[in-house]
Amino acid sequence: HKEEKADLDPSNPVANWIHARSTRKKRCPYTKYQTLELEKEFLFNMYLTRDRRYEVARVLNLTERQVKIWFQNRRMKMKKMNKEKTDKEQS
Amino acid sequence: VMILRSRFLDARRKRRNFSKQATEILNEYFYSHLSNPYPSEEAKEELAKKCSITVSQVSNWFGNKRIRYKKNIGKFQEEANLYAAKTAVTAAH
DNA sequence: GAGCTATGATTTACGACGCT
DNA sequence: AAGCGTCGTAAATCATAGCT
Repeated sequence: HKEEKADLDPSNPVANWIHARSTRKKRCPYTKYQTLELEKEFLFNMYLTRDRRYEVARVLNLTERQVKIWFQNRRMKMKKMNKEKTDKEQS
Repeated sequence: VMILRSRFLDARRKRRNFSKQATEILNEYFYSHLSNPYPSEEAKEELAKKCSITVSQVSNWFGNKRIRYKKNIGKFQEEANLYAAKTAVTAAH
């Protein structure tokens, strides 16, 4: 029943904002080589098969989860770039 | 050639700071919604229009602002007071 | 102009929620 | 009903703008 004073302090607006979970892995930038290989794979196919994901992860020394998420993020990036391009095509 | 290529690809990182008026508008929204500074998609579009920037840029601005404000509230105290006073004046006509 | 910080953009990593 | 999809975001990092 003991309340967390910091989270209830009305003078601290940050208290109500979304918090990252403490278990979150720290972001670690990928090497030039890793990124280049991932981009090559993405050029070949935007969506990974399970086998492909396993291979890419093994070769680049990343986890399958990291590769999966990289592709998800990469697709979002492509979507954003396409949107910017089509938005520009108005006059 | 590689250098020129990489420079071309990094050219999207060329930027200019937003205009003073745009920053004013964004800060006004941020500090008047300090308990929940997450504009909806519609609000972002309106802000983008008023600031003459893109919706993505509005999202970037709020993302940066939230994390930097949270990281050092003290540093932004003066700014917060300024905009609080400004919106108080606006509300009082 | 070098060094510094402010600032806008991009990159990892996830939670929430959807679809199959 | 597990598993991968998108969407919005946090947090770290990058690259440069623009002061001092």
